[in-house]
Order: sequence, then structure tokens, then C-alpha cells
Amino acid sequence: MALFLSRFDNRVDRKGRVSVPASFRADLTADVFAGVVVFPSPSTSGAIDGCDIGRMKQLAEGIDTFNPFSAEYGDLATAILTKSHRLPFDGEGRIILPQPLLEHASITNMATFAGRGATFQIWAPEVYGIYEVEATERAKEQAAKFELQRRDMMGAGE
Amino acid sequence: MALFLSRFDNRVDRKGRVSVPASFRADLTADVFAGVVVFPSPSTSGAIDGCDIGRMKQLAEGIDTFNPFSAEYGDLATAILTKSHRLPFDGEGRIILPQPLLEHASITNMATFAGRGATFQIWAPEVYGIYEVEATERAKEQAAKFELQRRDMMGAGE
DNA sequence: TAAAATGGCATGATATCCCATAAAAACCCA
DNA sequence: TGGGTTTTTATGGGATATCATGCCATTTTA
Repeated sequence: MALFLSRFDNRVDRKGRVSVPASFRADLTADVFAGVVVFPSPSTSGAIDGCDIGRMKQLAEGIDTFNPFSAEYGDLATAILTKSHRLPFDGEGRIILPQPLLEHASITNMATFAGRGATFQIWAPEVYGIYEVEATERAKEQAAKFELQRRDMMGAGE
Repeated sequence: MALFLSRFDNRVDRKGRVSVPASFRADLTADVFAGVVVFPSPSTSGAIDGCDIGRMKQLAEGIDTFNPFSAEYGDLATAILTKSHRLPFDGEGRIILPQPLLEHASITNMATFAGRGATFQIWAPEVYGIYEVEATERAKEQAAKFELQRRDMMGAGE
């Protein structure tokens, strides 16, 4: 599994290109497809979710376990798969963010990459700043809860 | 498995030809048959369902698990198999959408290709716009269900 | 023989490749 | 440990390739 950590603020040039942080790239070029998959975050408004192609395949296969003619399949596919984009790296490790995603995240000339372990997010720096403060505050309360959760998992795993 | 992602709005010329997005074609030319299979979506009114020939075979096999003289078999065969079309690519990767499907989807001069993982759909852009909003809204409500699903996938994936 | 379907080619827009440069990080060796 | 050197990384710009799509020629069908 990939391990995306840390925060990087990179410039979006006038061709719409932005460098993916080098430390992220290592995990994103291992697959047959050297690049990222991005889509509007279904949970965090204002953020773009990103991951490697392997994880997106898993996600698509997961959705495909539903009846393909069911409402669940259609709704999830529409909310995620149709809004996803495969973005290949250029020779320098840059990607071009599609217009709809730039608008979704209010990104103009800077993009914030936020590592989230198996995935990462892309934000407008100002928007991320606000979210970070709020999320950090909430995390204090959730830290204890998380500890219990972790023990449950470990207990179940053995 | 194919992995169709993203949305593409392509023009339908006056001969009824439309380019299949290049990124879809990669997955659709791997098979012996270079082209797509399309049929009116049995679940989503106004949409055309599309996939590769391999998946259509799977679908046919699924239907074939019913008693061939049962109502289910007859109904599904009539609604899906009889209404399916094998559309080969021309030299430029274009297909010709048959008249009944154009009418079914109210497509005139533009066609929206919506990637759905193992399959894709073709819509009239205006109609898709409405559906997308509704489906995305429903998907949010299904967040809990989706979360469970995602955990299953993560468990299965590693 | 006319109309429609199909194949091939031309074109403009866009994305991709390739090279250059500056800043930052890592390295190295006294 | 510190200062200089090399390597990596982010970013910019011009050249090239790809793609969607329009147009014309050829084939097929009615």
C-alpha cells in the first residue's frame, strides 16, 4: 500500500500543470500506469481526492459487486467513477487538473497536496488552511475514540 | 476488467457518427472485436449502456442461468440481448449509433460518454446533467452503505 | 441512378514531449 | 561540524504528437 504523508504547496502554471510531490510519485509509478486518479471528494467538500490506479480499480470492483442495473451501482458510479480522471505524469512528474476539478476545489494558481496515508487530497491552499484548523480541533475529541477503534481491530484481527 | 472513467461530450455528425473517447478505446480494442456493445439501459431511462464484448458475454451467461423457458429469461433476453448492437470502430475510432438508440436517449448532435468502471453509458448531455445531480444527491445519502462497502473492499484487496 | 453508408485524409485545438534553469535538498570530505 | 559540491526537484517555454471532427472520395444498397 502507498503511504502519502506531509503537505506540499505547488504552483499551477498557465498551462494548468502542477508537479506532484516527488515523495508521492515513488508510490504512483510502480503500477503499469504512471500517474494518479483524482475525483471530487464525496465526503470533504472543496477537496479533490487522489489515489493510485490500483486503489481505483479496487473501488470500481467494489461498486461492481452491486447489481449493475441497481440504483446503488448507478448512484455510486455517477458520483465517483464518472467524475474520476486518470492523469498521467509528464516527463517531469506533472499532471494537468481538469477544469471541472479546478472549479470544484477553487484552485487557481496554487495547489496543496495533503498526504492521507493510502490516499491524498488536493486543495486550494486558503481553503485547506481553514479545513485544517477545524479538523485538528475535531481530532482532539476523536483521538480517544480512535484508540478504542484501533483496539477493536487488533482484537478482531488475531 | 476494463476501467472506464470520466465524462466526455462528443459531437454526433450528420451521418450519426461519434468518436468513442480515446481512453475508452484502449480497453475496447484489446479483444478480438474492436468495438463496443450497446443497448438501452434497462434501469436508467434515457441512457444507453455500453461495454466490451467480454462483459456482454458474461451478461448473456448470467441470463442463461435462468430456465430458458422461464419468464425471466424471456424478459431479460428481450429487453437486453435483442436490443443490443455490436458497433465496430471505423479507422478513426468512431461508431454509428443506431436510430432506435438515438431516439431512446434523445440524442441529436451531442453525446455524453459517462465512464462507470466495467461499463459506460451514453446520454444526451442535457439529460445526463439532470441525472447526475439527482444521482450524486442519492449517493451522499448512501454514504453509510458506501463506507461499509469500502471497508469490505479494503479487506479483500490486501 | 440516387441516396446512404463507409473509408480516408485534412485541420485546428489541445495535450504531451523535450530541454533549460533556478532553487532546494542531499551529500561529501576535510 | 561546516562549507562547498553534486543531485534532485519544481517550474518555465518551445516543439511535437494526438485527438476530435469536418470534408471529400469511394463503395454499397435500395
